[in-house]
Amino acid sequence: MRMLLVEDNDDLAEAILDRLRSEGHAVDLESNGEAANELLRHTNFDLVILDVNLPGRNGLEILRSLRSRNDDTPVIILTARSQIDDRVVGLDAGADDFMIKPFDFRELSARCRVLARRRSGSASNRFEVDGLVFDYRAKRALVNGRDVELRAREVQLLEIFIADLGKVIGKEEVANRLYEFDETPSLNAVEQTVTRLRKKLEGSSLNIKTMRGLGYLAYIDDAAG
Amino acid sequence: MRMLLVEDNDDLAEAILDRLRSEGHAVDLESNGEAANELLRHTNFDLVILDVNLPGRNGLEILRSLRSRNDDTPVIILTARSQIDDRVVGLDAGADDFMIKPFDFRELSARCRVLARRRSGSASNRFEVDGLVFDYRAKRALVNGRDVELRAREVQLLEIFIADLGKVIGKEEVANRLYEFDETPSLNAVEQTVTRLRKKLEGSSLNIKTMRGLGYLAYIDDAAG
DNA sequence: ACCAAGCTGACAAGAAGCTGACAGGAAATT
DNA sequence: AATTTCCTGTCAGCTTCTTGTCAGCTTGGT
Repeated sequence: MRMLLVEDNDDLAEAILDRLRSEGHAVDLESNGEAANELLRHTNFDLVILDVNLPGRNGLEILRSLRSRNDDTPVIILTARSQIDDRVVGLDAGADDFMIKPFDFRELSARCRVLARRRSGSASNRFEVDGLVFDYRAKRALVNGRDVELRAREVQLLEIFIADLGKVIGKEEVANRLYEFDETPSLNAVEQTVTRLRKKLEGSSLNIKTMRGLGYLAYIDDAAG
Repeated sequence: MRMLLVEDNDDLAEAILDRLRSEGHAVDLESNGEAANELLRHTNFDLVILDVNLPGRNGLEILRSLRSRNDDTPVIILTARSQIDDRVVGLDAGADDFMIKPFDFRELSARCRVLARRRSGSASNRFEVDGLVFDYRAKRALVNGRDVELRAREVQLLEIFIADLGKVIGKEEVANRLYEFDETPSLNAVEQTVTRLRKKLEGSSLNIKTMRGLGYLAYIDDAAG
């Protein structure tokens, strides 16, 4: 998942980054509120983690601004204060979830998973179709009952395809969701990863079709299996 | 909203019921785990609030059972214990949210609103007329039920025509919308693409008429189809 | 009938995509 | 810290496919 962390406390930011990146997410960091607001105006993320107290612009303002643009990217709010009023205000401003500092990173991970899942329309912890079971939590795939070892990149890619099943995703967009800002590999890297993932999913009903000039389309092939 | 509250502590249940009902929700109460599980098997709710510690059957089991039936009704878990592990387990069991007793009812309300908001979304992603279905997401066209493979250029062109249905579009303008600045193919390229698209849409009620000297006019031909 | 505008079959350039081999570097192990 | 292993992005060569061009033909308006 491509995420944005907006947090001005360097130590905390560092710790969260480490954690999320180690779980295979592409996470960008922005410490200034105003800058974050601009960034969100021009870039799509799958999830935003937003501190309330920020230099430049208040986190809740950023959130409201986002929602007023009809952007429904999931947002988790972080706050140091534990007043319930603040929580309620945050949730009503359009936050999807809330965490009070200090918090446990495992819980943050879990909440990220929940939001990611909900986004892809599934409430369950696993994605299951004919010939393929994918466990989001364990990041493990069973293809026709066989345990298939997926590399980190392949897991990310599979999650992208599952989240946007039945939708054409441009190669550029895949790259955006796969890589952080400072990484800028060639689009050929995406092709390689697709090739590798395809090989591993061979025999399952999840098909990744190339739409020349448009991108890739993942779909369930009812015929196969 | 139609809600189910599963809670065996009568006092707490009463308080929550009061609160939610006062906000205009239709809330049912069930205090036994086994009974709640059965109820959920046969009845649809918009939201379920589920205590973990229950007589009859554990809340997490109920949740897992629900999810294993591919039921993605939003679920908020209530628990007295505050161990982070429990929260993580709950979220990964498929809960959408989590509240630790004792909690403030205003916050519960806010979280219900968030989940309700989530639910209502999703617009129509297809263009549908007699003899033609075009899926914007998958960029797939069905002409009289038959799957027609459109090339990238044809997809672009079709999207242009659909967007400006019933309006004459100059060939120049089509070219402008089809090509980037540095590409400057002859207008004959547009004609070719129109020809190819026309052939593929043959039999549908979407008609692309040539207006000599003016451009093209796409419209729905009620007679045909 | 004439001429401009448009259509379309054939074709070829080159764009887009695939994949085997490789290497730089990260991560794990000692 | 050194060593090994493993991951993944790059490169290059190759294949496949798309689409713009061309040329000749058709159509329609005056």
